[in-house]
Amino acid sequence: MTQSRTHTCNELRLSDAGAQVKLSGWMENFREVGASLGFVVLRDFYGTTQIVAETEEMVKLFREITKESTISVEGTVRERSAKNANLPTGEIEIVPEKVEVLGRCRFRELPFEINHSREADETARLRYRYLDLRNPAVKANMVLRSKVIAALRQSMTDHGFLEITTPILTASSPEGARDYLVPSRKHPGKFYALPQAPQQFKQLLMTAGFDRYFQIAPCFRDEDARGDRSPGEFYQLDMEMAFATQEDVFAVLEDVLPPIFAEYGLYDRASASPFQRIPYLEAMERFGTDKPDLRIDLEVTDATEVLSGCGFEPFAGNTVKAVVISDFKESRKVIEKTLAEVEVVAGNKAYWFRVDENQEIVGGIAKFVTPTKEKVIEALSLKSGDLVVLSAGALSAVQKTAGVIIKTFGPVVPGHMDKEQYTFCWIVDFPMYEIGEESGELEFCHNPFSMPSGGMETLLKAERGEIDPLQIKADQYDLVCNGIELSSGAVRNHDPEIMVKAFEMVRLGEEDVKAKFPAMYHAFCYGAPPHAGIAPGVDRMVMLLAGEESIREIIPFPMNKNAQDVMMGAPGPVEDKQLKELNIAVTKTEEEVSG
RNA sequence: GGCCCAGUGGCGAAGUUGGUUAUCGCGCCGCCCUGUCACGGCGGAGAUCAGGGGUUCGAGCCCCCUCUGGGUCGCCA
Repeated sequence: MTQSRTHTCNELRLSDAGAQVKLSGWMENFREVGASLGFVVLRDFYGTTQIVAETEEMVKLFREITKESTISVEGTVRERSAKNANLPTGEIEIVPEKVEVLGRCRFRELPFEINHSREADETARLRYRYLDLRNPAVKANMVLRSKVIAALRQSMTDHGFLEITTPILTASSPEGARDYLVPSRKHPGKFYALPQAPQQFKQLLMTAGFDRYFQIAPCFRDEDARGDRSPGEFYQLDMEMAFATQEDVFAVLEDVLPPIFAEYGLYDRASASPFQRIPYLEAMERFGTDKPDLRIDLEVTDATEVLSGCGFEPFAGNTVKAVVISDFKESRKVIEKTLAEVEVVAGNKAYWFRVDENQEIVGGIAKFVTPTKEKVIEALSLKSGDLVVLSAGALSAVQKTAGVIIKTFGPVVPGHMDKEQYTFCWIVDFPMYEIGEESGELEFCHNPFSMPSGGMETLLKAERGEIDPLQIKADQYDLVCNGIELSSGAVRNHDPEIMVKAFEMVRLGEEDVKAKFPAMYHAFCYGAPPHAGIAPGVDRMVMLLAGEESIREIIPFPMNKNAQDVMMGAPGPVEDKQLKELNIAVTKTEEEVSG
């Protein structure tokens, strides 16, 4: 037989019994049952098939082959005398006639066991990622990722969007994250930058007359990693629409995402269109965060009036927020443990008391609350069985802590979280400006590309002192799913005059706009359409769908937390010759100098 | 950069108030086993207990420093 295989390892069934076949794959295991009986598990991308060795010679032959070598087996399909209902191919086995080793595994012991690689040391997994990926459970996430990306691409195309690629080598952008820079050989002292996002290109495409653009876009940001944030590079489903409003963008994603989440996700329920729209300030007030997990039914109640003067020292003169958790039946130990978690994550103390079956305030800070019991019960609408968790301090810190309380207690207390679903919401009406923490002056809150709500009129009112600049909203929105921020988007500011005015609010002007965004500013002077867009993170979506806690589980070749590829050795040293060509001074490390 | 957690044969873990030869499972090697499928049985090899310093009669365990990894805050228009 000259073919390398006639079937995959997940293909043969009882009906194939008697057929002459050739299979190729990795020798996963050899179970030796006697001097002349043994069973090989042959694995390929598709599944596994059992090979039976029933002569002394055959047993000896397989015994010599190291596990994880690739082999091909020619033989006859036969019905098993002992079937395995757990395997799709469990009714048959192959009686081999010819066995060939295709790629010998040179090691008797592997860095980890393939089928248990997820339990192994992560550095070892990343260093031997090609072995880690042999694990069907690891591989499954890559298959999922591929399917989700294909589905997104198909759906966007079906919605009339055109996929257009934009440059990877481009100019450094002055705002936002740290850029990855690439030196230029032909222009000494000058640098390309890898795009943090195709933001400006997609807006230029709108100006050029493309109506609906999208791209599975690689984005590069030199910022520190998180569990849900890969260092260095990630992918966005980047999209932009001409002559579009906020609602037009919402309508597209409300149509594209839920079916894909329901089909490919861990849970088969996903929010239907329209998603809840929650103004930013309301989200902060009700959920203590701008990325609420709507699967949790807990909300924040203000308790400043009834509790700031209760005599409990940390409350004195501070804002106090309460999260009331009804039907709380867990032990005090659970409260203390969960509270400790809250304090670690929020970096802020949290306090508690509960209402017992006799409507008495007990536990935690009860003795400070009891004197004004009736007032507190009324203000917080308390009833028997309620646990009240509190935070105190300055407004923003208190809100944040309350948000962490909701997120931490929600999954722990039975009955307050309907976990198995995807809940989407839009956070809208973000403030356009804020007072910078360092500067103490007015600054852009998010990005300067967004259209101020109400356009020029609003900015002029602020300029005339008729409204507080901090009250100005931007036509900007976040898409949140299960407490994870999937994306920011906005109706863009396509008007050069409004752009300049928006910059003047933060003490900048036309020259700054031109300097920072020369192409966009000039392009908009040639007739730009109003446009809006968004860019949901592909990696985060796949993470949600796979139910993974770490973003590295859904990236084929991830870097570690320190932005290193331990398999390829990146970043790595380069030849002096390369540096000279790039007009970069050759410097020696201390080690090289002293050594 | 701050804070928290972890590092013990190839892999995953245990290791008591500090006390003799560091324990268990997987894997590896050898022998046995004719229907296994997490095969089983018997035996064996394999460890500078991350590194350095200190306390002590004695350190895997206590203290200090360093390194590595993970989480988190900062950061991420």
